[in-house]
Amino acid sequence: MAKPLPVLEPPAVDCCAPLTEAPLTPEQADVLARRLKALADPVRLRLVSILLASPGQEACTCDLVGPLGLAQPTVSHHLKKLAEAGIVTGDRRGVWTHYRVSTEAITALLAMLSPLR
Amino acid sequence: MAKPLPVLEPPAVDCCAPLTEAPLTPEQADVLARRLKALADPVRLRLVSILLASPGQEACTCDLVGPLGLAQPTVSHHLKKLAEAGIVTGDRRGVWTHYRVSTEAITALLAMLSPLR
DNA sequence: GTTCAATATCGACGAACGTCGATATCTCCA
DNA sequence: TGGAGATATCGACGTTCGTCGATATTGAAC
Repeated sequence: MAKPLPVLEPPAVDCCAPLTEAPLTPEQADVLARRLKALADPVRLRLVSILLASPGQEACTCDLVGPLGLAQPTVSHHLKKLAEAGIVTGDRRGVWTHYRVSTEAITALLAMLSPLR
Repeated sequence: MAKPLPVLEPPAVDCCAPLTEAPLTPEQADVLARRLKALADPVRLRLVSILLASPGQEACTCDLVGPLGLAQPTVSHHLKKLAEAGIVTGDRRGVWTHYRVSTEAITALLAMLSPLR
């Protein structure tokens, strides 16, 4: 658990600064890169899309292992990465941990990226 | 030069499929992840933002080395990564190579990502 | 042709990453 | 209390990545 990255809330980056006029500071670039890295993996992208396509837009770890074709610890590892970046949230209900996508986080990420367009 | 990634054009991914209903295929996830990885680096994010903030929204390698504080081969390396992903284009004018951001590529990337929101 | 400046490639190094098996933790239920 | 199933953590392995110095390539100008 190296990098807790403020969960969810629009990140510490001044996300709406006129990116086309002033370059990102190294610190802003670090925060943005950390969030992008969390999503820039084929397995984690599939995880997010599977979650969104699941009934109620949520699923437990056990439901994700099969479709991905990976070992259970590997899936837990990826879910942890996504959770650290605030992209998914997991809550334990009995034996199962139900994960769902934080659409706010995705929206915030898109908002940070769109000035680059 | 391992992965030429079709330059620019909206990638081979069916980018507008209802991502919330059908999960990404492993192949779609690979293409999307490769593009995101190109951008998911603090140095490359700063490169893109510096280019956009430059006069005429373009700059040569020599103008980028100083602001980044990295060695020239390192900057060339990152520019190559961005170019392979179609995020920037470079054209040689005499001794200088002028790089500029492909706003189409950024737009395409955002379009692929927005269904996750 | 030779020289010089801008850029790209190469080779090496340490750090970070994705994956897995083994194991620990947690929760329910008998 | 104890057992079983779901999940998380740990330790190790090979791979990829970011960085740099050294070197090669390119193009302009003399």
